[in-house]
Amino acid sequence: MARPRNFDERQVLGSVREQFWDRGYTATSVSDLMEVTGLGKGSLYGAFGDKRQLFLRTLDEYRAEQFDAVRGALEGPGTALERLTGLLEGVSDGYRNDAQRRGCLLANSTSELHGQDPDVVSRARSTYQAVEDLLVACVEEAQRDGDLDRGTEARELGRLLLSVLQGIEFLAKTGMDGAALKRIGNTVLALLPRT
Amino acid sequence: MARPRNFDERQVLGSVREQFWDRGYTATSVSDLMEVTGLGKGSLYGAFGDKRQLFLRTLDEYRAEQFDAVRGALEGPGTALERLTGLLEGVSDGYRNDAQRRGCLLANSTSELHGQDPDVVSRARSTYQAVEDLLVACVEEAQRDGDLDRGTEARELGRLLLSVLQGIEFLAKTGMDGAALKRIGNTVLALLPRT
DNA sequence: CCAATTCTTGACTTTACGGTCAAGATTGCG
DNA sequence: CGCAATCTTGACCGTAAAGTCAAGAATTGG
Repeated sequence: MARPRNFDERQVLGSVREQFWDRGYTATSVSDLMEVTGLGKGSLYGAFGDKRQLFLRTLDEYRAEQFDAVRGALEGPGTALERLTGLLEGVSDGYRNDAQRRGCLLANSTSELHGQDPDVVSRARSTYQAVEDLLVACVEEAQRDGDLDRGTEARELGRLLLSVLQGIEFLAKTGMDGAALKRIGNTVLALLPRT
Repeated sequence: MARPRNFDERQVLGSVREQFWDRGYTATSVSDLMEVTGLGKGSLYGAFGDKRQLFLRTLDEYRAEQFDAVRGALEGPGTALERLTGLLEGVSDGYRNDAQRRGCLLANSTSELHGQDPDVVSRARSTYQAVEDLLVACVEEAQRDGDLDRGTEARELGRLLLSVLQGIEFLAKTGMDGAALKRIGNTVLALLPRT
């Protein structure tokens, strides 16, 4: 018994995400968000709160999706080593094939806001910690499989892989050649200590 | 035969750099720059042009300094492998020991502006390309020294090291534990293929 | 059909932004 | 000294920012 909403929330959040992804948080104005969603100011504020709340919601959905994608890749079929290979290739393919080279929304947001918004930093920290843990678990499994040597701690290898993933993400934004980006992933994988 | 400037240009540029480093480009206002430099608006515009010009100048000085520091580390005394080790340690120490975890000004600027300012991207690209080339040259030297195996292309190893450096820079901004950051550098070094 | 409830619209307020400029201050040179 | 040249100061301008809110529109239950 009330007027129903005139928009699809998921669709609106999708447009908002694209806008923040393209421009970053600070450079995105509420007018931009109105334009891109087709919503009036009052609807936007009424449904999602202010600009920062909307941004954080967008960011939370994004990082949840990204985390799920990583988990899917690392807990999927195939041997642990194959899954690590698949993840590295998938991630670098994603970044290098994006014509705009926008990188990762969470990484961009962290770089932009780490000095101003502790809530963004804590979200970044917990997300990357979780990804690290997935990587470590997969390395451990590859070690148990006898594909990787146990001489180097799984934790250290997992962190190195995380670091390389983030390095690739960044270098993609600098416009590094796509083939070179891909080979970076191949190179770490080739250097992982085999049995 | 004219009124002399009332400020030290280098000092002003230093304050401006700190401000852009703390807040980023968009979130820094001209008022912030006035406050932090002590200059009036007219002086700022008269001496350095508009906000963007001032930013680009700041950025150019920064990346020149950073490049020189890398070159110094990679062309200094010691064996090539020792110099690579020193660079990795120096960089990760720099990032992890910064209480504010501000990361690298050039990397922050690239992440913030890559979708909006091609001039920033091209500056980033050329700087990282130059650093990559230094790394590759040092790897080649270590291979000639017989410290590193020739089985993996120096170019690939150099790019991997660049990627790890940028990964460490980023993870420092996420608040990753300092000891963990340091070990990432140690781990890549340990995995480089020895003879 | 009416009432209660929620949503939409867009005008409005306040503040801050980047940038310009005229007026006055400070210098060296002649 | 006084004039030309440069620098400083701060008022000013137009624009755009984030956020509020009152008035009207759409819906369902009674």
